[in-house]
Amino acid sequence: MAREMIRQGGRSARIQEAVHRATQTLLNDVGRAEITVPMIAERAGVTPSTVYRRWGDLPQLLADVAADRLRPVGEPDDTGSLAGDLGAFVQQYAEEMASPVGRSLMRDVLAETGSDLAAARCCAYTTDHLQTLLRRARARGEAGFSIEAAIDILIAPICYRILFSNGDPSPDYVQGLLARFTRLEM
Amino acid sequence: MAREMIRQGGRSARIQEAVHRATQTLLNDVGRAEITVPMIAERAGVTPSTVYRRWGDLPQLLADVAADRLRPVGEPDDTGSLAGDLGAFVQQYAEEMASPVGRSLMRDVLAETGSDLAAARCCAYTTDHLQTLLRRARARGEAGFSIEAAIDILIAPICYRILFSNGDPSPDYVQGLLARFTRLEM
DNA sequence: ACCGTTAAAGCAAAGATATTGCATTAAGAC
DNA sequence: GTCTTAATGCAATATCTTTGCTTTAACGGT
Repeated sequence: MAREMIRQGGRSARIQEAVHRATQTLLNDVGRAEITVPMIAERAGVTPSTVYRRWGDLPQLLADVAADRLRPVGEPDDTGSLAGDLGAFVQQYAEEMASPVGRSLMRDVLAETGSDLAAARCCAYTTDHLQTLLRRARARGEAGFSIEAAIDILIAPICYRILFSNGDPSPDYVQGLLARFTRLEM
Repeated sequence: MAREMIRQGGRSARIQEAVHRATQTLLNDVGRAEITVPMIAERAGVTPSTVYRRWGDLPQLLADVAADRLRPVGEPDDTGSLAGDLGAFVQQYAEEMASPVGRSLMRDVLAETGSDLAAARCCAYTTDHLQTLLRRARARGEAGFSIEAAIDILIAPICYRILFSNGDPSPDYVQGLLARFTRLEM
């Protein structure tokens, strides 16, 4: 066996799981600002050096965990029409991202400095969801839409407002985005 | 004198200046990943505890410095027409933000955890610039535009792509955004 | 099922960073 | 000028991070 290889099963996976769980628990219990690597390591039952070697530092670990938590649990709701699906999905997206937890996850994901690119993972989740909606619409015989345009017109403004201007995107505001998207693309 | 008051002149300002300068120098010299508070303190000629007390921690200091650096140096170029002004401004904005330095500054600004809200400052700079363009357009007798819409349609997608999908917004892509904005708002 | 190889984890010491109480300095008000 | 006190300096302490070495346990081959 000449090449390096990455072990995946067994202990390695158990430890990753334990560290992720410990991090999430602590995020709830003590709050993000107070968390430290030794804390997480202790609760996960590993030594700090293991965490440092696998994740590098706290921000990278938080980014990894946050990206995981932003992974959607299931498919977006099926409301029977593309307009309904999009509205439901985008409103829920806005609500989740604007919540304190959502904001925190977003910031953690973006703080990533390494090359793992937690942010890209999150972006992919969103694209996947939109693709699901598009597939459904086509199956129903409805007209499609451009996923790129949906990200530009619907998703990006929501994220920008949450991240930069620190306000909540109100349901009305999101409704306005949806109206604009409909006007442009459908 | 009963109330607390914040000192602004003299030594306090000198130290803030020195720390900011030291941070920027080090960002250029050794790179963001290697910077530490003691390093900055030494180069600024202050003790680390001063930095910790004033800024809290490294991320907050970096956010403060980054927000400062994102402050525009002057007014946006005047090309003689609103379409030209907007095009020039947005293209330049995209280019600056997509550069390695721009990305880094953006991330630092967003990492802010405290209540100073460096991100909001940056957002305000952008709004100010757009307001300048709007004022000029009106002075010329041109039709105006909605600043909110400009942020949603032009600025937000650029930021989203830089932050999340890690690609450069190409000039063509930005041109597309501008075309969409024109179609919608003008 | 056992053995050899080696990636990954544990351990512990050394190094670096962060925090804090107390002394000192210098802005601002009078 | 003098008083008050916010802000800094200093230094000891606590905490976190890094690193060399040892030990454990996946994985492949037999």
